[in-house]
This record gives sequence, C-alpha cells and structure tokens, in this order.
Amino acid sequence: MHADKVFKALADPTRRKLLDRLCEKNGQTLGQLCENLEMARQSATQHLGILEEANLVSTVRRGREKLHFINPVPLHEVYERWVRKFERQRLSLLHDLKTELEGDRE
Amino acid sequence: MHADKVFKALADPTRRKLLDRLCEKNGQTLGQLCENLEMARQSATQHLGILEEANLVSTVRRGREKLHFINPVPLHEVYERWVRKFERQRLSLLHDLKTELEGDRE
DNA sequence: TTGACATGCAGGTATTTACCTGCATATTAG
DNA sequence: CTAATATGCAGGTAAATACCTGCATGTCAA
Repeated sequence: MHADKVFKALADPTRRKLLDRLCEKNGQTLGQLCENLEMARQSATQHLGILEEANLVSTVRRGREKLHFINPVPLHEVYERWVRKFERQRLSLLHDLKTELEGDRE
Repeated sequence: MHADKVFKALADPTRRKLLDRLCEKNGQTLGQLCENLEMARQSATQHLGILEEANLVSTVRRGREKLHFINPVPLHEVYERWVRKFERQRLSLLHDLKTELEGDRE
C-alpha cells in the first residue's frame, strides 16, 4: 500500500467531498462530479486523478464518458495499518500518560 | 474533528515515522525523536508541531525537556467517519462496478 | 553563577500544490 | 459530414510546504 498517496489524497476537502458524492451515487461521470463544485472542470480532473493514483477511485470509459467508482480497499488497509495498531495500544498509552503526569519518572 | 489537519499530518512519511517511534516507546523527548531522523532538529520540531496541531500527539513539559505522547483518538474518529462508512457499502459498491462493467446502463 | 544542554523562534529558499486559461481529441446525434 | 458534448493535455501563477541556518530562551548540575 502507498500510504503516502492515500493520505495525501484524503488531505484535501475537495477530494473528500468527491468521495462523499461518489458514496451517495456511485459511477458518476466527470461532468456530474463537477457540478456545484465551485471550481473549473480541469481542477476537478486533477483531484480525481490524484484519487485514482491513490487507488481510491477506479474509472471505466463508456464512449465519450468516464465513470468513477469508489474503491474502499485502500481505506481498509489504512485502517489495518494505522488505526488498529494504535487502538490496540490505546489503554496502555493512556496509562503511560497518566503515569507520566503523576511525576513517576522512569 | 478536523479531518483536514489529521490527514495532512499523516500525509508525510517523516510524521508517520515519528508516530511509529512513539508507538514503540511512548513519552520520548524531542531530542530522542530526532535521532537517526536524517534531518535538522528544527525540521522535526515543525513536524511534531503539525502532529500536535492535529491532536495526534500530546506533550508534557518536564523541566527543560518536552515529552511526546501519542493520542489515538483522532485516528479512531477518522476510522469512524471515513473507513466504516465505506466498509458498510463495500459489497454494494463492488456490485455497482460489476453491474456497470457488464454494460447494464442505469 | 556558569557552562552544557534541551528547546523555541525568526527568517530564507526550493519544491510542491491548487487553481486557472486555452486548445486538442474523441464520441455521439442529426 | 458537422455541431454539440465529454474529456484530455499543456502551461503558467500564487500559495503552501519542507527543509535549512542562526540566534534566543530556559533549565540543570557543579
């Protein structure tokens, strides 16, 4: 997994909005996704390209149209690598902090 | 939650490395975290500041030292908002894609 | 107090990013 | 074929980012 590409792709409100819109209605064209986005089509194209690079979006051409679909796999991998790991240690981490604040110096 | 700050903070390999090192040994000082990082202390300070801004790291001063602790809460919130939502729709999304590829046009 | 140490703060530069305009290509409908 | 439509590609500018150097502040130990 390319954590860098996935996180960078998610680190932009426009791109997260695009994912949300695809979540509401999957398989939209570029034109549909551009509507109400308050930015030029070319800008949205770049954002979608970044999402595609991160494998968060897959596309299928249909004639002159390009349909966009969410791919949930990278998000699941992010969860496995970055969330579960920390979740597991959550209690012990909070314990460390509490201990430290109490002045118990190693 | 400030998804923007959290994702931007995670969208850098140095910052993810810092989180990993804190996961191995929580409560390290700035100096300890800088070791073997192949960058100036001031750069690492900036990265840690970004992690702190995103609430992914909490700090406690102890004399002239500053101790850093992981805060797993924002990661859990990211999971709740961005992973579970898509996980729930995973199967239906894959179904949409399959249907689309089969040429079943709306 | 003084020297060593840990961190903070102020800038400066090069790269990356986000957005745009303008034009090219490809598909469909008539 | 031709016009309308959907998307692709090239490039240019302003802002954000990542890194640095240099110096200031605060703490500890002797």
